[in-house]
Amino acid sequence: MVPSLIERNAEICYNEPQPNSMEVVMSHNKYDALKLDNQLCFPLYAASREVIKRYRPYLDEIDITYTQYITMMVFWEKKEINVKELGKLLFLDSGTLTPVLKSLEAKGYVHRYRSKEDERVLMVEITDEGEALKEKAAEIPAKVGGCVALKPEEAKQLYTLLHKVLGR
Amino acid sequence: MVPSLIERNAEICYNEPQPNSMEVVMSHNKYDALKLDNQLCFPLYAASREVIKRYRPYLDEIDITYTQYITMMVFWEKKEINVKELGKLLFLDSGTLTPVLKSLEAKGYVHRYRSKEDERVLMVEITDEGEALKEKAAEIPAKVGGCVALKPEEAKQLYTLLHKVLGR
DNA sequence: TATAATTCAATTGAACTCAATCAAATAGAA
DNA sequence: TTCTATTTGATTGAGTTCAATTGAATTATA
Repeated sequence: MVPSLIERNAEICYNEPQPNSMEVVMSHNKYDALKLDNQLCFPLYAASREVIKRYRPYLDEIDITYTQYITMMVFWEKKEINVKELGKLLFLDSGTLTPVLKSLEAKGYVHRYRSKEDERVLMVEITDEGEALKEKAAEIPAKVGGCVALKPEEAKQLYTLLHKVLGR
Repeated sequence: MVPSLIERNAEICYNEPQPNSMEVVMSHNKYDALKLDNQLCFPLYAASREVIKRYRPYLDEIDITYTQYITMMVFWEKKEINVKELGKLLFLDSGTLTPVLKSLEAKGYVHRYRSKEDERVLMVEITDEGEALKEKAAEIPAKVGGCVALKPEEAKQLYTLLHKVLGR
């Protein structure tokens, strides 16, 4: 049984490639790295969608999507932020955020306006209705938490590793 | 400094909730679990998109998308599969796969046809052009691997945790 | 003060994602 | 056989997602 490429650092490795990694890879089938089971990105992608799917029934109850939910999370902490800064926090660009923010504005949860100091900057602030939504959303994390089969220390490990991938 | 909710198992926990988790949560602000920094799903979602983004320049060279790439991975291993089974492997449903497979067929990499035994079943098989593409794709995992800042043992940990989330 | 470079959000276009629904085919029960 | 339930993929509609482009506004520079 050949050790999987993941163990041998094929897809994900130091920014500085390991000295011997290439030889090791070469000693096996050159297509091993293309096997779905040896991917790290694929389970990342699949797990992300699976977990988001578990939010849907609860988010449906308050009639927002997952993207709208994490956007509101920012406003529940910050009250006011511009689109660029919001994009940095959420790793999303304006092409994604513009329709999300317009939708949240249509629902009455945020208010969009141009900055007086720099009219290129679009400011977004939470409304009273947006603040009120926080109350309804407060139970969601606990409800979703019960559906994911990770022990607390595993969850913490995963959290740390993901932040490392995100360069934090 | 209050320990983060992640450490206290707020969002992600055993399927059987921990006996004392609720009290612990109650002893802090009830909105803590709504902070972006205390989310596990969010960095999962963000990291997934960030890593897929790193594939794009290499996938652009062979003119396929990430979804098409992981779909081809299945065919490089299996030669032939029906849509339902393919969906199980990729955690994707027919609404996503139908256009992906049509696009791959238009590029000449797969061939779609109805099963003789059961005409409801759509079979998809790889073509010679599809097999040839494997050659060009073979270098991609190593190229992308150099861009992710994880040590080999961390990558292995992450791999294991993600498969646990996926219920594998 | 002009002019150029930069910054910022919006828009556009292509592709993905999934819930819900539909239609066709099959399997199973009466 | 006839009726019903199930299986299967396709379709539809709403909402992302992002690269690339556009246009407005600001800042830096000559």
